[in-house]
Amino acid sequence: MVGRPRRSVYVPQEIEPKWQKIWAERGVMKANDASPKPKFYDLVMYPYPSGELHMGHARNYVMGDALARMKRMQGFEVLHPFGWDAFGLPAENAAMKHPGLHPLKWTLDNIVESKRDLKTMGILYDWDREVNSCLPDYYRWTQWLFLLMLERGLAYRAMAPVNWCPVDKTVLANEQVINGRCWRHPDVEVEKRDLEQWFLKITDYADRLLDDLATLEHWPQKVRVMQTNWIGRSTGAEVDFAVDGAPGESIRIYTTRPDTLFGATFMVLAPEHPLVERVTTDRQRETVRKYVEKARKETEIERLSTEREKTGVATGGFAINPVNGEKIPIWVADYVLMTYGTGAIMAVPAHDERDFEFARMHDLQVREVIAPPSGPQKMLREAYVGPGVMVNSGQFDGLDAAVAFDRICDWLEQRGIGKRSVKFRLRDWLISRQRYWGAPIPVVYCPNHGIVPVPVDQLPVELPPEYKPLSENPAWYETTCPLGDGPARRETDTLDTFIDSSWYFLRYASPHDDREPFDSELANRWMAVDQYTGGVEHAILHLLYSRFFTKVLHDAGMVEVTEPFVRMFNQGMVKRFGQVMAKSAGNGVSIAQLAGEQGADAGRVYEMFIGPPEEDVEWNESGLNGVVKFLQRVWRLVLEPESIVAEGGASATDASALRRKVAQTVGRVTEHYDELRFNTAVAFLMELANAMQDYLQGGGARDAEWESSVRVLVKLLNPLAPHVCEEMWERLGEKGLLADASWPSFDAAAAAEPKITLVMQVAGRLRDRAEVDAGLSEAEATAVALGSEKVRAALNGRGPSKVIYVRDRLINLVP
RNA sequence: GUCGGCGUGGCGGAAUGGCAGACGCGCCAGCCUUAGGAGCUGGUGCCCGAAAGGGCGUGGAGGUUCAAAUCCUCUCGCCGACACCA
Repeated sequence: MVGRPRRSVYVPQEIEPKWQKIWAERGVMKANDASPKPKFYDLVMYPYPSGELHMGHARNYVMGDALARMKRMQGFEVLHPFGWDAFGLPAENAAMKHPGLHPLKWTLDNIVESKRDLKTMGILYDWDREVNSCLPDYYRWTQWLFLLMLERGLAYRAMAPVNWCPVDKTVLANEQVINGRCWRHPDVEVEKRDLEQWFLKITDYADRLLDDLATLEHWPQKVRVMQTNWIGRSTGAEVDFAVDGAPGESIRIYTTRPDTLFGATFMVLAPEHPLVERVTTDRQRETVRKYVEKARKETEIERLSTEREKTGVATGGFAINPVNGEKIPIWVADYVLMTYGTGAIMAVPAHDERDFEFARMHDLQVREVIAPPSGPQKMLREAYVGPGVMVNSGQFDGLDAAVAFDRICDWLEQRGIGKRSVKFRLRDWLISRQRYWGAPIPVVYCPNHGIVPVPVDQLPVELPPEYKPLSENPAWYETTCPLGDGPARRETDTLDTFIDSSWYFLRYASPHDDREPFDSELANRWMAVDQYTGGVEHAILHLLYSRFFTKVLHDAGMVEVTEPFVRMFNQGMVKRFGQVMAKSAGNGVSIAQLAGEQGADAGRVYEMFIGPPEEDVEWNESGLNGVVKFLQRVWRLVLEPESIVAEGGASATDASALRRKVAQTVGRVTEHYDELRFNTAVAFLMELANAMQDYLQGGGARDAEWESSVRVLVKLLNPLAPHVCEEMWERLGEKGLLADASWPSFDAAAAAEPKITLVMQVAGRLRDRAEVDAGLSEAEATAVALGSEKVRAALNGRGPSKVIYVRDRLINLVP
């Protein structure tokens, strides 16, 4: 095919800055609070401002942008905001490394760079709504929300053994400790320290946080399972065991298996349990004291290792099993945790793996009380935890264990020695951090009035300008009590940065409100977030905390929704040379360089085409070149169709076939964009471009229908490659921005195929195919199949005894 | 250890009960030529065959079904989460 001289060439470096400027000038992604259109809140997780961005960062932003652009074209009023999770340690680390560099300057400089790169990628946000969690006009309201928690009895101060990261020199929430190590330093073990700290009572909301997970049907199953396990609700009973020889003294235990009460052959207290001292006999005192001391010294890692053999010592004391009056020995062992349940257990070695192991090791009695369906066992080789029938259990013998569970609970409750109980693995959220670069906790300590909240009209409690620990800055922390004139001391701890991010999605509704954290009416207009996109690393921390905050704010009457995020999506990471793209790994593809070479549009389309959105993907240069070629081909089809000359040959020129292909592509691409399945959406667009090229090469006319097809192609590609599409739109002579054009509507009738390929099978094996009219009846299809020589040969004279016909797909003849 | 996900050509992947390998990369052959990292045409899972055609094929083994990459059971491998929570 001879190409005519090309009048125009696709030069992304020229058109991309041009359109970025125009979109900004015309405020394309500005959300109108008063719009009558249906709203669509499209949110990506606001990031820590790390400076220059690379294509590893870009993936979820492109997804969010593509969805926002399509939703706008579909007639939604789209809220697509952005902001910065700007408090945190990297800024302090940078400041420590470069004396004189203030965390604020470092942060603001990084924001400038990140923002520039986002714009280079053609990603549009309503920048008028930008939030920055480290600025006083934002953290003022973070502090206000802390005071709300305090007022509602959800914030409290307590002495507790807390997780201390020796590198960051601050405490950590339970959620920030992974395998006994700091979430930011996988090789640094967390230490236990006893400190007085602020907590939020997230456990008050444990039931609702768990129950409402069931309503989040558009969340990844994986995240829901992780949150369910993290909350960890269990149902059982608390039972009091009297201490032998100590009238009035009793040990309260928690068990999820009250049905095994008759099988309790010993008890175990956590080393920190307050009754350890009192039940220990003089003979055992020294042994127990040494054991408890050793347990205290051990790190979390050592204590929590399941590999380790179970250690423990006898106290010499005995307890009375309330169901049968038996005397059972009391042990101390560190496999029982003081922080869960009551810090004490009844041990039922026959039906609990851990108790079984411990009993084996210390030669303790094992008594079977649940017989498996196969009948009572002679010798237990391992704990039996399955269902069964009660044995050795007095009046409960013969009952199904599941029934006995309830009977025994009733029995305990009637006698006042026990009660049903629900426990959670979830602990309260420790929010104090011993850092500078965070929102100061807005309370003062007054010798006369104790803990005094800073009055809301005195917020924000601003950070002092000097970068040094708040606890070493008396000029800052020395203040006067708001309730009197006496001297008082400010709290010098700051709030966990996860507090900042637990409400930012509400701030976007009214980001400049200076009377309250957010305007309830506007928040109700925009909430809930219709699509929330971000990394799976926040599956527990950020998402659980945000759900908690939303419920508290709902209870306070500030917002209607009880769940913040309707649909959640976790995008996969971008790798290169086998490693996740990261500044530290030095394998990032620079956005500036990409835009200067292949163009931002090519980068956007490629990153969507590269693989399934939820999977990790490997960046690959030749794949990127394939996308560049695709964009050039579209350019030529749209703007230079006369350069594609008919060759005759095999290609079909059927205009109705092209019409159907266009209609089908509208349907498929729209659906796949909606489901964020961008990789397949790109494939469909490529198919359409191929079909359009075949049409021209086959001598198809460039008539009105062709012109309309071209415009559909440009519209469908626009969310992914907005610059080049906008340019083509203009060169096609269209008025107005493509960004504001309407999305093509799906015409099912136009997409319907009049002819289909009927697949003919004999006994489930493919034997022949035929082009037939769509909508054949079973009888007609059977006739077609029996008319096939190949089918008849396969049947070999055995008439079909059974016919399975799937309309417009296949017919299967079974001999 | 428990729970969850994944396993498909040379490569990225598509198909969620109905033609396995869409789309792209790569590769092979050819065309054109302004000689390019350009464009165009055709081919490209494996095996037998000159071809027509046939057989095999979605980590492995079994099962359900007229029909299985897809559902079920077992198993191997990789990845992720949780990990003494009574």
